[in-house]
Amino acid sequence: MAAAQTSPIPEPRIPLSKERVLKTAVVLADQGGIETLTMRKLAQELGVEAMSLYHYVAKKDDILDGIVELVVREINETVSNLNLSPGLDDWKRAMRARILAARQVLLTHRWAPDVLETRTSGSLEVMEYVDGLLRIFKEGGFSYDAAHHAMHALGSRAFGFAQELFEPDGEDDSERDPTAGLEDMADRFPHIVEMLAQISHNDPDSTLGWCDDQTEFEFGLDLILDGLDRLRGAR
Amino acid sequence: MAAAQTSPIPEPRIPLSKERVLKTAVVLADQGGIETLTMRKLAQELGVEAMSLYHYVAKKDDILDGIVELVVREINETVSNLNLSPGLDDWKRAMRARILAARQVLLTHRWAPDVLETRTSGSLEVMEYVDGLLRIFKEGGFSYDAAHHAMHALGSRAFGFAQELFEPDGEDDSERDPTAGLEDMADRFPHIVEMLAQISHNDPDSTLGWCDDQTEFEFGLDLILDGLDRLRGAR
DNA sequence: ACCTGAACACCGTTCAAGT
DNA sequence: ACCTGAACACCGTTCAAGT
Repeated sequence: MAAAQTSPIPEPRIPLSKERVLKTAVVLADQGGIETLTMRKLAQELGVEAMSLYHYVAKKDDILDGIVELVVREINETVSNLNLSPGLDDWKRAMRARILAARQVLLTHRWAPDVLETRTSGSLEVMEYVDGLLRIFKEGGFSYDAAHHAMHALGSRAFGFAQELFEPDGEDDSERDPTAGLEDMADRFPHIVEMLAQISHNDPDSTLGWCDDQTEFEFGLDLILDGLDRLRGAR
Repeated sequence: MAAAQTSPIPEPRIPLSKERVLKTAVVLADQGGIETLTMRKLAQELGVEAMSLYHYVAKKDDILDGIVELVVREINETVSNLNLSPGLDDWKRAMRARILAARQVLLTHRWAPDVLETRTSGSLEVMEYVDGLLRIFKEGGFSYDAAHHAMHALGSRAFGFAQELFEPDGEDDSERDPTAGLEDMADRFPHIVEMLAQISHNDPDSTLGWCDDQTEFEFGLDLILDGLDRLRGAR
């Protein structure tokens, strides 16, 4: 028993490393959201004191950079398996497939869009992803100048997400009538009330629970891609 | 002198009010960015202790809600002066003018887009703005169903801003060569390097310093509006 | 080289107390 | 009714110290 104290069950003391820190951070953010990712909680999850983390990272911002990098790497690995060789005429299909694949990855890391938006610097993984998009544009017949405008037009949609104006309700839809309390507002917001009355936001599969749903995302994406395709032809 | 102590120079003790708190918060955010807006700093600016604020506001989040509301009200006042009566055929011009006017207001409150995105609830001012957009769509010949899709496609662009993938450099452009250090990356990111080489990001008026510049914003906006106009015709 | 404990300078917020 | 002081429960981070 005393011996057990000095050479006990190995106590799987995996050494800390930047990679282990970052991967744990991703798991934590996936589980509890990015706001629950604190240096103290992260350290605790790793069985260590908060200050130990500063041996692998200079500041918390480095961790945010790092976890975004991990996610974008995951995106890059995913899209590299798509094996698309875009010809002149199906650049749109290739672009669409790439962006929707990126979106699927982001849907497993719901904090990622918000954090990605706060990272000003283009990391290596981000550059690699963008380079792949540019390749599709170029092989699709776009000039680099046109491709540049196109990237701006896509904005965050290039990564598979779009900022919505309203959140997707959050609470149980079952409990809430979308038109509740709007009768009294009918004179102030007649068009909103009328729109809600007509469509009632009732697509049965509109419960992705993220900031936009798949159908609307694809609608906006196709609108932009079609527009770009038309510009390409005009040149 | 002793009298001056008991009934001194009026000491313009403007009473606190929710409106004064919010307006001061906007000024503070305009000056130092949203991250410098703390309850303690805001109270200090008002010549009061931090805890006094909780008589006008239940939590800091209410302040964020409130200052967004003030900004969107400013937008609504601005666009209501546009005096557009969109006909069937220039709905696009009306929409464009409205959105670009909103953008001008947001450019004076650079923190606003980020905060706006975090507000999940559609406030009254936001609803009023959206209702105005829906009116333009409707009078332009869109069904409410089409207008609903259109709003999703616009996303944050409806308010005049778009999330960019990279920040606009930040530092002095004069000190930085956009192609610096990219020669060694030419094999890893050939398309990015080539694109930068060709366009060098050198539009002389691309220094708006916000998350996107005016030309690119309008390009993306027109792309979407043109696409929507085409859909409208197809219906 | 790697990890820690105590401390600092901040947060938002609660609570009981002052006028 | 309005404002305050002290305190609490958190942050990220510095620093000197342990092994």
